[in-house]
Amino acid sequence: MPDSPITERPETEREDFIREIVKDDLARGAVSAVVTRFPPEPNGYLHIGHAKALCLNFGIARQFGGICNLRMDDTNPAKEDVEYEDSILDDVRWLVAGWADDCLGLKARGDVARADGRDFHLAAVPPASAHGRALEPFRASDYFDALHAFGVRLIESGKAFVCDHTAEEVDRMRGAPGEGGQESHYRGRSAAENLDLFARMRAGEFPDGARTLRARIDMASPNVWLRDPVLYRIRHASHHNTGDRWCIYPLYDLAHGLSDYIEGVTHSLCTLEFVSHRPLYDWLLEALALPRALPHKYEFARLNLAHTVMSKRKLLRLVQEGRVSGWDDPRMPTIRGMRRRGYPAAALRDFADRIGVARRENRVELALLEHCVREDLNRHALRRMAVLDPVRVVIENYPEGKVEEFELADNPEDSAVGTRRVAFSRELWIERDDVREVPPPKFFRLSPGVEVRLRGAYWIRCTAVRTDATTGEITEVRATYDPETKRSNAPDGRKVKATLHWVSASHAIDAEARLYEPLFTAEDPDDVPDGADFTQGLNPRSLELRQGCKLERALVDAVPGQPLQFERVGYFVQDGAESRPGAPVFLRTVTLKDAWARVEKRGG
RNA sequence: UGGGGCGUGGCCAAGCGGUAAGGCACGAGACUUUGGCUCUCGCAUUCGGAGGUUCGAAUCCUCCCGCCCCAGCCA
Repeated sequence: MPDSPITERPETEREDFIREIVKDDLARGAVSAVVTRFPPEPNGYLHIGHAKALCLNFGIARQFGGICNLRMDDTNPAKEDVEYEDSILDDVRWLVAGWADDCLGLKARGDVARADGRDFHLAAVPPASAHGRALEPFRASDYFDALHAFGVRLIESGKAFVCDHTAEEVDRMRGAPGEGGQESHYRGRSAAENLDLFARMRAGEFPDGARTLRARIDMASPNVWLRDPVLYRIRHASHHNTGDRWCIYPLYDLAHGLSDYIEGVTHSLCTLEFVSHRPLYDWLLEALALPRALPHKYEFARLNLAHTVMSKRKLLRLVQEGRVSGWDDPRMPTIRGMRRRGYPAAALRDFADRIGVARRENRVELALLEHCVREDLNRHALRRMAVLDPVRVVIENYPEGKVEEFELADNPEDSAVGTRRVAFSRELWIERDDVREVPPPKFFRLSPGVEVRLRGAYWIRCTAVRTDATTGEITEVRATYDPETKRSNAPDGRKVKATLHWVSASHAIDAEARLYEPLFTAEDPDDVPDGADFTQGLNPRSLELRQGCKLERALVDAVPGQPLQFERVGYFVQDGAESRPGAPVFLRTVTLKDAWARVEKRGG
């Protein structure tokens, strides 16, 4: 269509500065196949901030036909645990399922970095060529032999030395930003002496903290990470993967860059707080004069989400102090919490895509996340009727004992999904919120004299509202129905301004609903007055329990995890963890947008 | 006061010297058997500030201001 007046712009892939770099590296042949990695430390559960990093790394692998290795960054035996490894792998699989399964880089169970002459290498096993072998995540601890060999090599070339200073001395001698550091008294040791000492460190001759292996770089560097950083420390501790094989463990800077190298990572993406480590990352790689192509590190801004905290330390505190029920509490920003609450993986990916990737500090509004969740759920959730705060309505002219069944669509967005049958009778439950004895302006719902539609059934007109004499609370609504309006409009052309959801009283099932609000009242829970604790910003109303909710019969067949929309109320999931036979529990994933609530708010 | 990073609408975010994309939020309207969904329209004469270069600057230069990160044998 060259003569078309409008030139259709080709669908452009999302662009960010990192993808620009990758694209450029590919174009000029600097790399032939992209390898990224997602390297959580197994000392906590994944959260939405990890999801951003995961989507970036897997998204790039996917977009450029590469692979993204899942790697446990487990170099600190004191803090890590297998319990966390399992949950991380599970969450990663969940996030990637149906999207980037083929890009998930795992290794054959038991494999460690392979020595190849002086080089060490370990590549992902493509799922297709696993040949029935079990696969597992990469682990920095599987490179301990390689890392140790690299340490030895640094000593041999005079680029590392064993230091006997205590932790306090090292701290003091490092100097403050602005003033240079002081060289270790042991900096001048011969390679032979260093080798001997390092071997004895490894052999367990010295207690924890007695000596360290340090890089010999520059104590006068304005970048404190170049002031002879510690590479290895002594820790007589059992590691969840390597057991008691080691009593010296590498530190992040040594382990991370070399793990990247071992796995053949091309683009190593991490968050901004590590930019000052990049010179060290590059220094270590270059100091080793390695035979293969070196990885390159790039940094992006971590995600901050309004009304929640993201640091593992703080999330752990919420769990330990019982402020939430656990890591999978539906109010938690953890992947497990969000999964339990019914957030679809696709929505999380969409969210990650929409927030973008940049180097600017950011704090994303909850509204965007919720928008992504609603957009996905609107297409996939089964429609059901549920009355959360029931009030009885008696249809005076509907025969006692009569029951009709109406067939309602499971999802009006997608007629292929199917239908279900809903019983209708003389006494129904409707939402307390949908009735007012004295209607405020713009209130279209039920009040004396007003006619409304009952979804998928008849029109009813309110004849009276009975209230409790003392509290004034509505106890019962009386109404009449018009048989002519069965599943249709009124033949005489009357209009109705509202449609209400309802549940037949004699057919309803009882359930508990849990309604959630943000965990923290403040947008930035860390922004508390001097010295105060972030927990003081906790939202006392973050969880609301509703017992005695009335649900339509079809919900007895609800499957935990299946997305539901309680019409006019919100999206819900049945909770697999706490539902009991005959006593189901439903969690509110997210509310529906509510135009009336906005009108009400503005008016009052 | 050392080094590094960053400042584009309420929140994200494009923009890479040619005259401010897009999304969310918000507002107005249409449609509607969910006050949902969908659709339409509106929403930065201006890019932290001040100078300068240029025919032309958010983009280049200079100075200034503000915010964030770094002194773990954590990651």
